[in-house]
Amino acid sequence: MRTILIVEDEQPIRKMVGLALGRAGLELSEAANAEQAYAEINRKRPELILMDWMLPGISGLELVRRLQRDAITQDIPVIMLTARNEESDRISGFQAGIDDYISKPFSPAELVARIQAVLRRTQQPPPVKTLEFGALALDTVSHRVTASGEELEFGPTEFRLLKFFMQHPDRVYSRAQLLDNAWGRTVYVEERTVDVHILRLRKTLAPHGFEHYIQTVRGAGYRFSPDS
Amino acid sequence: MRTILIVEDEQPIRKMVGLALGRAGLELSEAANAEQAYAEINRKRPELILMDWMLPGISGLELVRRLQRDAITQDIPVIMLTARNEESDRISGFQAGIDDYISKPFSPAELVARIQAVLRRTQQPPPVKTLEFGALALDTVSHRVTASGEELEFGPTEFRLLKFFMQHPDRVYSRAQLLDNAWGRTVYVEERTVDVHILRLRKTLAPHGFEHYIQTVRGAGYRFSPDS
DNA sequence: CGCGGCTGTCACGGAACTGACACACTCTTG
DNA sequence: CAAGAGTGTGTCAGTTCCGTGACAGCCGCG
Repeated sequence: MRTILIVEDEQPIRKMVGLALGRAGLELSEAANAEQAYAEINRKRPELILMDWMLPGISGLELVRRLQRDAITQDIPVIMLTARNEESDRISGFQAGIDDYISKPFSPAELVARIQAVLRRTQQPPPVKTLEFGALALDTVSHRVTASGEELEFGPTEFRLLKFFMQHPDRVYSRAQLLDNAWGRTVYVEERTVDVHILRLRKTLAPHGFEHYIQTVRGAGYRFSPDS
Repeated sequence: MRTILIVEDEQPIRKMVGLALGRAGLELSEAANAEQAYAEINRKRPELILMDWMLPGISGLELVRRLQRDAITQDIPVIMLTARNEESDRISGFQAGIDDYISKPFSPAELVARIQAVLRRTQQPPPVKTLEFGALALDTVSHRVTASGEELEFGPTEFRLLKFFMQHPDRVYSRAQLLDNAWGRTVYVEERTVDVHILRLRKTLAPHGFEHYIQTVRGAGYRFSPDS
């Protein structure tokens, strides 16, 4: 069954949403704050998150930004729930990468319709999401990396690492940050392991002239930058 | 022309709705009670039903429940018309499976907008009858798969799996997604079962040179892609 | 009731991937 | 230039992941 996570501090709203989703054949997972949200995400792997704008502690918007930074969670679509209808809020929400936006109060039907619309859009025939830098292209949908059309082979970890780099070009990341984002924050592995995977990436990229795309910043970490 | 059925005992309202729909290029079919509603459904096969809450005899809500039980009518979307805005009514309506809800009085423009919104999200694009990739062709109507004219034999599950793949080429699907889409969300089977069916698909496809059409993406799932 | 097709599960073995380590090399600092 | 910190690289064992054959349950059919 498809699981939807709601992050919302008001229990009555969670209950109402639970009823509406149940009728549509969707399971609801509930969290009242950011900490519970992380726990539920790990436990249930929800396919979509309903995020309240106002939360005690870390705000919903800030939580969305953090989820977007993490490779494990960034592919989960988010619908924002908000009491206010201010244009400025909408904009910062969309900038943070949310997929839709519902202002309270909303009807159960609207909620379900929007959820299903977002699910359709994000998992069935979504626009091909391709990251391109020069002749190097990474397609997140087909899990393919091509150099001038020729396919390059990567292992799962290398793929996640390269994907993360291509999503955040021109920025230096420490080994710890790369572990957080391409490995997930749960596991502990040696920081030097990152070096090894960087090496493997470079090895595969080198024959196609992308050798210098991943640069070492001594004492700081690594940077993906096709322009230097 | 698209036909909308209104089930409503007050003639003036039917007339007003008929005018509004006419301007929007929609045909109106009218029924004043449950019996007439069944007759009109059989005669006109409406694409959507506007159902008044209060009807003489069988109530609108009860009628919706009965329509939902019947395989012929359960796919027709329903919009409820109701005089009062009571939350309890809304909930039992949504539980019965209605798609939207309009409280009287409503403006013709709102009515048309909601009808079109419901039609948009319930009406799927006409399904493609034959899926073809090179010499491999799958006919969804006759349930046949041919390779250069020669027929290939598949079991029901394998057929659904192959059909899903051919409907969504060049995309990686996890075992869970494949189970959702080719098995349905209700049953629980082991994820590894997918592997076995992939194997069986490949076995049947291999003698005709389509061996590589289904690719393993380690750590992610499988991909149907005739081009690599 | 026996038969054959279809399906889901399991166990086994092999292949691919990963993380760790050792050592070589480079750069910085004083 | 020497020392030490930081990084590149080859290698390898453990682990995970996947392909595959075997098999038992189910169901429709004669």
